[in-house]
Amino acid sequence: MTGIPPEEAELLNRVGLFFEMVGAPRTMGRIYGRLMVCDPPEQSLTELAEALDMSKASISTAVRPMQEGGLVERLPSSGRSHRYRITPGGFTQVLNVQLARMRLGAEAAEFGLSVVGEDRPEQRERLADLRDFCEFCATVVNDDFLRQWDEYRARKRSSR
Amino acid sequence: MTGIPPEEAELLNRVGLFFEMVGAPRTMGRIYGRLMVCDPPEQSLTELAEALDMSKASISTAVRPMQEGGLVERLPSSGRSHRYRITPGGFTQVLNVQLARMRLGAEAAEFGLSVVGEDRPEQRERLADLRDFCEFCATVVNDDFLRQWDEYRARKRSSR
DNA sequence: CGCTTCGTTCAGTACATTCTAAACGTTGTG
DNA sequence: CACAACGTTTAGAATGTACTGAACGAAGCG
Repeated sequence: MTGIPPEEAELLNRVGLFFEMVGAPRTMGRIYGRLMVCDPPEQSLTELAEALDMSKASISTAVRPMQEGGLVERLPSSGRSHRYRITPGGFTQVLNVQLARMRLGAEAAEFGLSVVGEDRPEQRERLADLRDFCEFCATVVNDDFLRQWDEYRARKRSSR
Repeated sequence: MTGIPPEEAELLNRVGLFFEMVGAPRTMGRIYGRLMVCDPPEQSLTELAEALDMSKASISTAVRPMQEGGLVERLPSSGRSHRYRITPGGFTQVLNVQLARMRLGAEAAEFGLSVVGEDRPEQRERLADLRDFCEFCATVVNDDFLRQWDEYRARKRSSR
């Protein structure tokens, strides 16, 4: 803890809570929060560990999924230290992860339809409803939603 | 466990896993799976507990959030037993809950913007990005997405 | 009015997750 | 070539969550 002002501490905790609410570890949120406000925007693992007053192990294990998920990116660096920074507009990757989970629901419902006989239309109706919803999320969102987000973002950015 | 066939057991486990992946307890998924395929579609707490081979306590505690979230509904019943069934098309409620979480992210970013001075445009850029994304999810989705889902669902249902 | 049935609540337990500390491998550096 | 710095991995501890069993309150039924 190298003198993080209390306002930044609150920001980190808020982003951490947000990450927790969407199913990610709190540490990821704290890292992401730190990377949003730090200067310079690129930070090494030990810098993050020191700033967040956490062990390097926690940072190391938390950063890898974030990198694989496209939330942060590792910059080519000369020395032995890794430099991480936020991937601009990397939230879209988060959406993709969330939507991939929807396929599980679609598959479950599909399995149910393969098991429940044709002579039980009510049950099939409910299963089909679940399948349709999950498919809708996984496909339509992937097509339309991400495009709308890009437009929305571009509009916002141009008005700043 | 009153003779649930293995196919239904697998269905319950699949739906349970799906619920887990989106942040809900597995028990909720098992209950939802059971309510999709059971006959009659209305079930009491003790019936569910017996069918799922779980304690009534688990069912009781799991059902209340589902009811409050609009995923299942309680029917008016004459006797002392509560009758639960799936709310037709109740998934939209799930979306609303997920989107409510996005407001946390928007608020966190907004707080960050109120703290980071105007003299740090890079940091403000990153914070604004998070805010815009969360707001986009919370608003645009609520407007367009739910409408599209209704249309998608109606189309699917008419083609069955 | 006892008795039974149904659902709820509470205390305790089992489980999974997340963090830390310490040991390790690797890579620059004097 | 010894040393130091950085990141990774593993084992262990702490925390939080989910489930069960038992006690309880309420509501029909004899």
